[in-house]
Amino acid sequence: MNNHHRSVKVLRRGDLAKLTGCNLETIRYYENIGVMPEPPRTSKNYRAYDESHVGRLRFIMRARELGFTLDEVRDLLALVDGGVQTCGEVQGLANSHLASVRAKIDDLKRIERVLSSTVAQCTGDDVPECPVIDALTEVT
Amino acid sequence: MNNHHRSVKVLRRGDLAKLTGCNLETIRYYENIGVMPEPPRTSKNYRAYDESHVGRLRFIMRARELGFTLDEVRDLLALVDGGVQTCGEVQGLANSHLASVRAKIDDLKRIERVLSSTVAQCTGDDVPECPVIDALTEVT
DNA sequence: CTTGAGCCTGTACCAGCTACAGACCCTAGA
DNA sequence: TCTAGGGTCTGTAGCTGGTACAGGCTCAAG
Repeated sequence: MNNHHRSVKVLRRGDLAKLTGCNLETIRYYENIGVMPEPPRTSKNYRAYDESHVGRLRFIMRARELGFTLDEVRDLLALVDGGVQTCGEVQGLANSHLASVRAKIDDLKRIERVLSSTVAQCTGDDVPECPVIDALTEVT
Repeated sequence: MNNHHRSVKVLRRGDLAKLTGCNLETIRYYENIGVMPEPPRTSKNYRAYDESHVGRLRFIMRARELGFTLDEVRDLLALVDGGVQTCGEVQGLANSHLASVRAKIDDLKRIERVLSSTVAQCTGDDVPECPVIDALTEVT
């Protein structure tokens, strides 16, 4: 029992993965592309993480869940790391992301409309005539 | 004027691209992955397309516009090429695709809800406190 | 002392393209 | 006739956001 100083405990990559639910390899990937910092290493070259890395990774994962691209995540982190980020700046990033999310929803809704109205015309029978195929082969 | 027989005219890759609006390189890509057939070649090894290739490529592009993956496109083409496809089979593919489109819409709508309600709480001011950052750093 | 688990690195793979290098080929203009 | 410019050919690399695996260390338990 050599870590009687509570603060000495380090986390290895697998620990970080388990704590956050992140895939093991993804952690290394995030380090490679520069959204996770390079952690200190043990004498045996193992990555030595601490609580701050847990927070960082959770931040990244939440942002990803909200559909932010890794580029956008980088921007958010740059603001946070700068220490002087303002609500206005963050709001700007979030709003432009929101716009692209809405654009994607609109695209998919358009697809959904076309597709569902076409499929609705299908007889579903064992016949070769099919409104879906007709729509795809249309000689407009 | 040696193609007085109207049917002799062939299309080169660039012609096909222009006629369909497809990117030049994408045509070759579609051939490589087997959704476009390998066309005959001229004596100088140029791809020689005809009207049937235009139809095929348009079919693929329409299916892609409707969000079908290239794997799904392959399935659709296999049915069509089989010559004996039935409306029921096509309907099956279209319906399962429709389900995945709807799932994506739901995902994005969930993201949109969270994001817009969070951003709505922003003051947008020059202050460091920001509800978006709070949501991302939450210590739940 | 061995065996298994964990970690390290680099690399390849997925979709769905896009783009570029380095060879050819062909046509129009000077 | 020469040349400049387009087109085409091939293979290959790049993009995003990961995932996975090989081959080599290290470490702890049995």
